[in-house]
Amino acid sequence: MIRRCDVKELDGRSYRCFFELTLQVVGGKWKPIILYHLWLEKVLRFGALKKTMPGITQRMLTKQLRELEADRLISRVAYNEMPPRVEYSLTELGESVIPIFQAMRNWGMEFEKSVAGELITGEHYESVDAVE
Amino acid sequence: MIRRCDVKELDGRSYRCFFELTLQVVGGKWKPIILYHLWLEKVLRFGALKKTMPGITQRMLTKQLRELEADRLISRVAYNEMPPRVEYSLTELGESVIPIFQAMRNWGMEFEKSVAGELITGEHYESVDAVE
DNA sequence: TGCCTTAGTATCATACAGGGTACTGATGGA
DNA sequence: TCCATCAGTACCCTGTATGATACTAAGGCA
Repeated sequence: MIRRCDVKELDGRSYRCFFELTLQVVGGKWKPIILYHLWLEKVLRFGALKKTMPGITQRMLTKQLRELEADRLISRVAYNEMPPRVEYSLTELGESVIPIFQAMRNWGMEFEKSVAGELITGEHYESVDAVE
Repeated sequence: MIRRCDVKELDGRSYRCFFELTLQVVGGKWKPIILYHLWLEKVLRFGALKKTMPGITQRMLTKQLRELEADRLISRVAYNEMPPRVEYSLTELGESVIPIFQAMRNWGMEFEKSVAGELITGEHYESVDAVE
């Protein structure tokens, strides 16, 4: 029996399975890192978040934060001060995704180990080939 | 205390954390679907795999399969016949990633539910706003 | 002779995620 | 008077992932 993946549309988003939906919401280059740091520190200001992620630009950080906020994974509290102060933290929904990150992190660790083992084996075979 | 993400290099791949490594190996538009179908059906030929994924091109399917094979998540058995026959199946490493997919799938389902609820609420507020 | 099959390659085209740089506003301090 | 602060926006650019299309090999069959 062959199962097909059909396309769903919801709230301007389209996806063929829940896995893909999850990736759209919490995947990408920066979102997991943002969520993970917010989980570690509970509350972070925009500038502090930026410091934890060397390489991200203000433009990208703003964009990712806006999307996470729109999906209600994080909450944004702006204090009407000058200079501005804005604090970000995880919502309950945001916290619920952390165990998945940890599972993926663990899998990545095991994968790295197995690749490291493979590389050593590869070198062995290489030297054997070189002898022939 | 602020924690930083440093970049690692392994086997021509670069990543800042194990989560990112995992995404590089099993993320993307097609790889999860390929792995999931292989898990359901145990063994699939190239053509059968293609039929389960309407929308994928041969070029993309080949590319994804090659990468998954290089990372040893799937195994490829080619029979020397004409027309050709090639069978794909999950390796042990490939099977080990399935529980993560299921966790992401469940999270996606819950997220969809909560968004659907939000949409209904949104409509409610909209009509209230319209009255004012 | 010509057409069907399968599992691909090769070539060219495109969309979108992500990135670089400059600019803003209101205030406190030198 | 000038500069620093913070949390952004506006505008433009690039690279990679992905896609469309055409082509191949070797045999069976009409």
